[in-house]
Amino acid sequence: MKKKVTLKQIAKELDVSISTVSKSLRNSLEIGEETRLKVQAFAKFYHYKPNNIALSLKNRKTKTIGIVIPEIVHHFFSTVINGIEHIANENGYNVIICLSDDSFDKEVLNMEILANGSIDGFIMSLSKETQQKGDFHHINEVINQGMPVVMFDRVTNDILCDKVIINDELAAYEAVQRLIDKGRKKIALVTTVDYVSVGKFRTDGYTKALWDNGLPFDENLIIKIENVENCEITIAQLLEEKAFDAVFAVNELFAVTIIKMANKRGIKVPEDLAVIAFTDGIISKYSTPTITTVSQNGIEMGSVAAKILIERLETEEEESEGEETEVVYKTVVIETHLIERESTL
Amino acid sequence: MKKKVTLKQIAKELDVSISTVSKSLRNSLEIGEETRLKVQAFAKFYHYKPNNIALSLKNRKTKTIGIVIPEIVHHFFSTVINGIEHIANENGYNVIICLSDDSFDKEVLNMEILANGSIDGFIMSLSKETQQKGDFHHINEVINQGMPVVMFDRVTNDILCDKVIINDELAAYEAVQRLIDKGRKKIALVTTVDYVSVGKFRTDGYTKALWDNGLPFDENLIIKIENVENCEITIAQLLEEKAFDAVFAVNELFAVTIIKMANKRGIKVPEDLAVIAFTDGIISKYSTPTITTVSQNGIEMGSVAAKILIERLETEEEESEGEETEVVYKTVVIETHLIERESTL
DNA sequence: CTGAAAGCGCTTACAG
DNA sequence: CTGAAAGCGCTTACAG
Repeated sequence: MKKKVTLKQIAKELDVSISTVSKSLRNSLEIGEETRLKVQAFAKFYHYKPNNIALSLKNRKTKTIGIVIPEIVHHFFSTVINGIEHIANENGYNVIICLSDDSFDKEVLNMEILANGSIDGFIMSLSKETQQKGDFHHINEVINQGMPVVMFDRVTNDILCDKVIINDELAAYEAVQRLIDKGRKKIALVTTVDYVSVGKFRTDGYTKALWDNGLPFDENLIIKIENVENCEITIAQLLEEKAFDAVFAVNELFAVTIIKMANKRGIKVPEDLAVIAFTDGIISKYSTPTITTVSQNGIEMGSVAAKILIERLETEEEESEGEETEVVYKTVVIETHLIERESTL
Repeated sequence: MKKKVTLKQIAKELDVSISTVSKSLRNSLEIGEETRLKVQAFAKFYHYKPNNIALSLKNRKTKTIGIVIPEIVHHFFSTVINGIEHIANENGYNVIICLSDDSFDKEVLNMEILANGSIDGFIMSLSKETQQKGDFHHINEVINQGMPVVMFDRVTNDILCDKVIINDELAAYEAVQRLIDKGRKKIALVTTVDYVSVGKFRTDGYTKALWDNGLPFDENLIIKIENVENCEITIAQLLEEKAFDAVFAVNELFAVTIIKMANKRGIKVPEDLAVIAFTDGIISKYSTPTITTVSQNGIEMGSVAAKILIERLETEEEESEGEETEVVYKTVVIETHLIERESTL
């Protein structure tokens, strides 16, 4: 049970000053070779490692990135974290993760805590509740303090900062277009409630595709689901009452549920009903039939977000803090593409 | 762009000493009411929040937990993190997550970095490579420094510390017993290579169940898969050559692959082939047919691990550091149970 | 009732 | 070549 050794202890043992120890370990030429080597040998022997917290305080930077996301048990967010984590590590950063559980209050609280010195910058995706409320003061506060924020996926125009997104509308448009190209005429949409920004954009893409192809827009073919748990009833209604030959679902959970329920009713996928889902997760690959999806490259989104943030953190220090240069934020749009599987063959 | 305000600045503005400001904000009765209120009002107005890093340095504790796991894009690990995160937050702790990518070197590196003051204790699950090498010096080092470690799921007997596990052998035994109870006689096992501890225990349970029921042990019915990517060939061989009426898979990815491949060959699940998988993940719920699984309550494992760690951290401070009381570690076994679905009906 | 001092563990500009 | 001092932002035992 030997506690970690400190500079002070080494200095005492070796009967030199703390400064000398510090400089020796940083290989400063200021220190005579003999002392330097002696200190280094001693430090090595005792496994000396500088205390990160002390360094953080001294340097005014923590070399850690704060991630605030709605959920972690969600394939898409896991992949994003994966992407962030790898780029972060490569650059000597650690990541500290907080979950908002899609709650506004938790999001605010988490960000306040992390902003008090624990991290150098944020990568975040808005909670549902935050999007619904449209209250982003906590994010602005953080930014005003001079802490960079990169938002991904669920972003908002009300905040000026770097963003990494996909073109949800376009991706949805292309998915629906694909269904149309395959001869489908009556395409249903299974989406979320409107305040989730990405849900809304995807709905827009759907509508636009129908319009551009001169297909009638039938409100009855659109269902908006609040939470996944009780989506079955709504979907059952759709299947019972409405005649349609294709469905575009804004996530794979909706899609797989539809497929399973359709199968039970003797509706064959893809013959009677073609299905395309948003989010290329794990379910689509293993469902029967496998599901055609819009890939939403989470790893890529995470990597890009991390790169942007780190870039900002590292250039920030070079700029003299005096001149308030106008910051130019960028929005990177990650490419999506359709992964064709059995549900649309 | 108003940077965060510090005690020093407040002191200067109000023309009092830093000590006075600090005490006022902590509501110390030492300070006269007038000054106290004045300071508090001022601090509130400027949104003063103490700097976490400074507090960490001062208190010699960071109130953050380090999590080191093999992977994050993996439903089981996500749920564990979820469990940890919630308990941590409830108790005022943050979590910092590092991925080992199943690499020994990354695991060692991550732990070394975190151990240098960034966290108060570890929750971890061993990487495959670490288990294979059997080299745990990095974990012992951390423990010797006086930093508590709680291991979960992939643990080792070679390290003395708190552990949260399931009884892999028993759970596997019960799963196989269930298959036998349903009249299955020739049960195949699809497992991982032996050095993954949980894989080994599950294999042991399988063997024992056969033995106890007087069923012949047929080595040809056991396949060990190194990595998921190329499991199809091995599984194909099994399906082609061997006659069997049930299969126990040590994870749901293996199980769903088998089901899909069996279907293609006209083998009906569950009629011709009953399937039970370990790990109750997302795939099992949405596969067709849905898969009977051994639930492995990740949230619960995470919660318990976090509670144990926090308990240790909080009692630690009470004990005077002088007396080296013998530490008694505990191993908590989380209950598992079978979730019956369509693959064994 | 208020403040100067020491200290958490480190770095670095400045003296000597 | 070596070390005392100041400082990162905070707390607290001790003087006054």
